[in-house]
Amino acid sequence: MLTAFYRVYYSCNGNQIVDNKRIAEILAEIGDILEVEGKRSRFEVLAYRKAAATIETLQERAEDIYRDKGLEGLMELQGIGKGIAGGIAELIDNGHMKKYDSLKRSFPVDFNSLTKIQGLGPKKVYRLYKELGIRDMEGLKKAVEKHKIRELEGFGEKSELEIGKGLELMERSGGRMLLGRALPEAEKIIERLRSSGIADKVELAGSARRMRESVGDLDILATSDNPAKITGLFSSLDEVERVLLTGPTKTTALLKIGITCDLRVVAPDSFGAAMQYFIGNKDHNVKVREIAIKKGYKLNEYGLFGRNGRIIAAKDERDVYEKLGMQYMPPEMRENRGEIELSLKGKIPAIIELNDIKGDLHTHTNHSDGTYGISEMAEAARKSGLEYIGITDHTKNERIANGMDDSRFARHFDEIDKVNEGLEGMRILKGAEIDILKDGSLDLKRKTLEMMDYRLATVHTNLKMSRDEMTDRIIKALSSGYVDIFGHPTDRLIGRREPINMDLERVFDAAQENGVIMEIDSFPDRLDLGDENIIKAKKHGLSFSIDSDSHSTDHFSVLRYGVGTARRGWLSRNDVVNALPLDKLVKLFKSF
DNA sequence: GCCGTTTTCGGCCCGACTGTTTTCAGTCG
Repeated sequence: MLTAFYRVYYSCNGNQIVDNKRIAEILAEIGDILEVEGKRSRFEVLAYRKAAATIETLQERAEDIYRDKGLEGLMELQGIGKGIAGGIAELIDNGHMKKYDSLKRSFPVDFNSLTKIQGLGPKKVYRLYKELGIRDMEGLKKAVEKHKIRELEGFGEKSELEIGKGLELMERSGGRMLLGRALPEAEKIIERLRSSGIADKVELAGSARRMRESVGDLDILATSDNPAKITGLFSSLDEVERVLLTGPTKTTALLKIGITCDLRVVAPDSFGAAMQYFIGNKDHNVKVREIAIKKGYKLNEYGLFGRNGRIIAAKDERDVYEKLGMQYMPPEMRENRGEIELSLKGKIPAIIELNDIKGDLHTHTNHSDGTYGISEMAEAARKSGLEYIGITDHTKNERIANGMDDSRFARHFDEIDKVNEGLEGMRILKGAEIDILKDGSLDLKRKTLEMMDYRLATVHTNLKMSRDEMTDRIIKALSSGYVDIFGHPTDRLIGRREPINMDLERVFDAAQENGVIMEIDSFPDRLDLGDENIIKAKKHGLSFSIDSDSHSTDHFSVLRYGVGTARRGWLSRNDVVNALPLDKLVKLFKSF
């Protein structure tokens, strides 16, 4: 029975692989069990949860870190010290962690799934287990259907109904939602609230404001002297399925798209403090509040207060940070990844903005799997404010995407030349999204590669190779002298496909040696490279290209997600090649 | 259990809302 608690995979070379998700689940579950046991300090519980959160958002595999740098490597991670690092190592080495096994023997309950349900935390889950024997979602569902839960002391009929609805929602959405789906919905709601004229200010907050690739909920902040009115309007919006809870300052609604949305209303005088409070992630906020305490202040969503309760700053967010001796920083940076230390020193970098993007180096036409022709794509790009695009249709290995062979590419380039002749205020570059084949060779002849202005290479097939084979395959391609940009480098699909297994450090080194630019693919389910890997790649001295991977004329709008991700990776305009004007950009490409 | 421009020991953020309560624990962000 016990082994069933682990999802242990075996890679091609026979080594065990425990993925980050499972490690995070185990750490979180240890936290939950320690909490209900009540024998340890609540800070130990917090420590496990914090470590779980770190592993869950990690873009590199913990196993790779451990294999490359040992325990020390794990201990460099936020909130992971000797003890937890040892536990993770145990898990990777043996597929088991003694501490977890023994806790789980006493509490054979699926805390991870059950606590995901709105309103159920570890303590209630424990009581459901203790009194009704509920161990998992299936058991909970049955108990709800048989109305067992309302009989429990402290639960009641309303709790049972809420749990039932929570179960339903979990089955429908499964938790997080891509930013690319959630953000436009949030913007619609914000627009409605703003145009009503009831609110003073309405702003997006939370993880969507920080442009996280996926979000668990949406947070909207409004200032108004009449909270009831704005809350009422929010509750009645078409986008709202039903209101989950509502009070004088906070209302939570389930949206029809299957995600919850919080509306917080504060007085106009508290706007800045509330923005500070609701935008940063948890760790960022905890640290900022600790800085406040050290200065003898108290910081909450209503303001920064002195010892006597006197207001020091509240209306203006910048002012709140500055009164704490900190430099203001953009929302995308507020993740406690070192920005607080930089801020205290006044060294927050100027990061890239959407307006800085001058062109797009990854687009498709109907010559392969795009929907529109060359001139239509160019025109759409011009309308989006771009000055140039590179067209990068697929190569023949991508049969399913109507990939082109060498002779088709020759005709394709002729056509681009013709379209270019008639264009004003827009220039089309000749490129291709070239498959890196299984053996690391490129899917076109040299002659064809040399006809292009630049070359973007990607991995699409044979994704399940061993780490070493995959790393060698990619390095061979990047070192060929024919790759200018490495497209969607990890080939992950957020929530659907894991990143390919490769040694990113070695790949980054090879890219640096061969002058290969890293792509940030802006498509909402890719965002590849992701924020953490961008930070790493930048440390290797690499440059980036933020591309749309457009397959249609309306896809240029996704560039905002790529730019958001780049901002989360602290990139400046100088790090991004397509922030350059065309004449400077083309000098970076290989010439033959 | 983690962490360190006040510390290797002694700290560890803060408030809102709900249900089932008679003053609060649990949950959430």
